[in-house]
Amino acid sequence: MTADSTRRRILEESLDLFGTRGVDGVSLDDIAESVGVRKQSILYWFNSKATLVDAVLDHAADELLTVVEAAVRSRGDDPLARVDAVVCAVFRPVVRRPALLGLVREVGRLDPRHLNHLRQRLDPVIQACRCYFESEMHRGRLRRCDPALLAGMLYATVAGVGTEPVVLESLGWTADTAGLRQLRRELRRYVRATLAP
Amino acid sequence: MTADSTRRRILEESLDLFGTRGVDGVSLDDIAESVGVRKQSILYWFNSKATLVDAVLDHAADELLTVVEAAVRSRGDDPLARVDAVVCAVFRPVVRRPALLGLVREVGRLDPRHLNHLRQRLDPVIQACRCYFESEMHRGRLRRCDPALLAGMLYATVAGVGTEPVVLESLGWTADTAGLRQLRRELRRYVRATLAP
DNA sequence: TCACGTATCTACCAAGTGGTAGACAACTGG
DNA sequence: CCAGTTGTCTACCACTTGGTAGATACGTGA
Repeated sequence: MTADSTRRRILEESLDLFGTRGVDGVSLDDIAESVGVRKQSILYWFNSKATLVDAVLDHAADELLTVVEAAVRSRGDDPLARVDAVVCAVFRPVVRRPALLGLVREVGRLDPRHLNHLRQRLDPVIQACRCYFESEMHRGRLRRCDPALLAGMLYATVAGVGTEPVVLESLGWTADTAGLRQLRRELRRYVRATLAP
Repeated sequence: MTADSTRRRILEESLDLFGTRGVDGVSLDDIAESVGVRKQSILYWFNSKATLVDAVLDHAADELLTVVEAAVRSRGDDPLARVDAVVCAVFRPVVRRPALLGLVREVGRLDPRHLNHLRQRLDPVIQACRCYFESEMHRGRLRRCDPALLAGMLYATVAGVGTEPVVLESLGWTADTAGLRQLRRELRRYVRATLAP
């Protein structure tokens, strides 16, 4: 069916556009043009812009959660290695598609309704992460500090690096293959330095 | 004169509104209403929205640079103490006014023209910071890594913490006085862990 | 007093916004 | 072959957007 594929294409394009230019900066006509369809077809699949935003948020959350959960499960016992695995796993999709985290970041300025929607979605992961940090701190395998805030600062670092290539470029960084490899290496070392007890 | 004060009030309100809701999410009418004036008065002082955005960016850069430069000069020799001083100095204005860094962050999705404008403005500070990091790494007083990327990641962390209280609140953090104090303490420790050789 | 510059206003406008109503194919199962 | 569903379309609409034109009030120096 071409039908469902249209829906998916709308979601994909919306994610990219919302994430890079902001929800308010993108009109339904813009999305329609990217998809190669008319605005009214978008309103057929999602009966309002707000609905579309919700769906796109879910879509983004799916993509991120899948990657993160896989990475968490894949590694063994050491917390530093585990976080490192998550950083690596997240790095590729995030830098290749700044819109992904860019959209999550957008959420802070949207209706509280959208916010709660996403929050509910991410909450289990957040809580699990927090508990995990806490127990590992007790075992002395992570630097002792507030686990929730540590998670927040890690998120801020990774999200910032992923969503603001513009800033890095101002620092003389280049977005080519070598640059990306270097960025990932430095990010991993940075995070490790942050966590080591 | 009420005149110049109107101009300044437009700048202040615009900074807050742009920074929190995004440039595209704020209309001239919105700003006008906040200031208590008509839209045409805004267009009298700034002859287009783009001009206003430029002026607001300058305004924000001024505010940040002043604080940062003062902090850099105030401290003595140790690089960790120096960065710590900058973090502390920036912390108050940034969390009390998320719009400040929020606007800087906005810049990535605006016209390249605006971007270059701001870039030119911040470049000297960026370069100085980079050189400083480099020399201190040579002297073994900072963890050895790429100085530019280190600066980028520090920026990402601090900007993220300052501009995304929403995320921190999802982690159970509260924005009261005690919460702010705790956040600052954790942020300082985080940054220190990042820099220590 | 009067011409002039300054700061603000009301009254518009063209373009773009999200959204509705309904026509038109294209495909289904009976 | 036909009735009904599904997906897309054209044609609108009410409202908001950034911006223009011009009137009004208020000094202020000659």
